Amino acid sequence: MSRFNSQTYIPQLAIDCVIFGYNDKALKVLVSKLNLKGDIYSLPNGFIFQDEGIDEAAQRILRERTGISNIFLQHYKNFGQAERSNRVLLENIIEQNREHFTGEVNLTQEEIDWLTNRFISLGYYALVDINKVTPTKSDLDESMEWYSINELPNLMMDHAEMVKTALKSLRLNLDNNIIVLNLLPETFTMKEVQDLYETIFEDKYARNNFQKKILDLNVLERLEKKFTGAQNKAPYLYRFRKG
Amino acid sequence: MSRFNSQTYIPQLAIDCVIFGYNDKALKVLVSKLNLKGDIYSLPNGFIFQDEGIDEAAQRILRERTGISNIFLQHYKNFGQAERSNRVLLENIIEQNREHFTGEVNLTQEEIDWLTNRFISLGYYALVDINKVTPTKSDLDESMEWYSINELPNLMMDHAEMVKTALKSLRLNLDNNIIVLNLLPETFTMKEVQDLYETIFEDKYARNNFQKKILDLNVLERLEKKFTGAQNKAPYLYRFRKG
DNA sequence: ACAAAAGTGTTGATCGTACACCCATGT
DNA sequence: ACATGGGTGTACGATCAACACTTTTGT
Repeated sequence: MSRFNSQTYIPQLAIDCVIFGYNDKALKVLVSKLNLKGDIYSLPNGFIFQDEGIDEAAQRILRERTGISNIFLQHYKNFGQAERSNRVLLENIIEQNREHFTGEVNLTQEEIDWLTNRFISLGYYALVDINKVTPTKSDLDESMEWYSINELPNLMMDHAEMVKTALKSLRLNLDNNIIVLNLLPETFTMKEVQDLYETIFEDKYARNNFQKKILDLNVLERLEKKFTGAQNKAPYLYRFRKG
Repeated sequence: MSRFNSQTYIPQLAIDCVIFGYNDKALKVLVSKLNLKGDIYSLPNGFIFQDEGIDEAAQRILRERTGISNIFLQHYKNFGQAERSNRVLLENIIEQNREHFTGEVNLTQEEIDWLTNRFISLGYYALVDINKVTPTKSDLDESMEWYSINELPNLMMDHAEMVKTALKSLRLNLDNNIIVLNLLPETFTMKEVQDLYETIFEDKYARNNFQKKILDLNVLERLEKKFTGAQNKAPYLYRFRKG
């Protein structure tokens, strides 16, 4: 079965996803280490089937890598400079992995040509509840793991720039939305929301004013208190209001 | 010379441009009428050369159609539903224009196949000083003209939606920027700026507060007065501050 | 009783809007 | 002088940040 060709996929067009998660007061990004010599790290990506919409393709790629559906997803930028190609990178990799490609991975020369062409990439970012995700390798991946955004490995091609740009775009979007709650579990305390904002913006906010601002958005409903065993007043739990 | 093929252009990928201009207190969009039977109207568009960046391609397309360079240009959305294709439209057109295609336009069957494939379109909008533009037809156009945004003809495919979305995106961008001054000539009065804003947002603003708001942005410099011959105080001219 | 952290209230500054007034221009 | 429209200043109200205070929890 030939996987990479223009009958199956739209040629020269890729989707690269910056998948944001959050725990331990750190913003995380899902990154794969390719199943190749040379420590190649990449954002989760894929191609668009000929009979598939671009947003659907992004959702499918995310589903394949995280196991969850209906993910919050946002296109933020296209990456399409003329020089943007895997060719040099992949030619080096192929040199070092010749037996691997023709053996286990089993790529034909046609497929290699297809893959090393110039590509234009549609940049999406996604926000997920990290606890619901099961990071899932493709057969080209050696690993698929969360990395703190401040401790990312060296990413291939322009993927580091993609993470940067996606974060900027996320911050802009947050000014008027509360999409960021997609990063939290079903229920959460106000302090958790605040920690999340402070992590994303790398800033500190006044506790009382922050609470007021968020509650004034009228999107949260207050549930029972959460008794943590700590010797202080028990915080309320909140969740997204449905309708 | 075969024009439309995958050696020259990136296949299945197009750029559609919403080119905004402004005069007579109306927002205008540049639209072409295709040189075909059936009154087909289209946004200016084009394809991306294999050795050309996407933003450069958009600039080139704009230059070809307007005669000016260094245009303010903004990508605002991709259009990539699975069903997005010229096929049905073009097959009808070809039926009605068979002799035209094989004659004057001289498209080969390969080119027709290439053009009727499913396409993903990168949506850009541009802001131009309408006085500097020389609308320029390609050989596929019968005309290339400005239409008031409220009096657009029926546009082909999803081009009407593109105009709508581009306008929304323009409004959002204006909240924090003054890019809209790209629509005005070199020098202008405060009233002209206000008229422009009111046209774009379809709203009215208080004269004095509007002036204060714009001047507080610290991007304009005041020039001499403009004596119009009207029996009232002469307004100042302004222009973008350089540095 | 006390420490720690959550919840609420109050004040002061800042910003946008509404109103009022003055100024220049040509008939 | 006067009508017309441009420019500027002031006052009010809403919004946001800083400070203070009260409440709850477990030791």
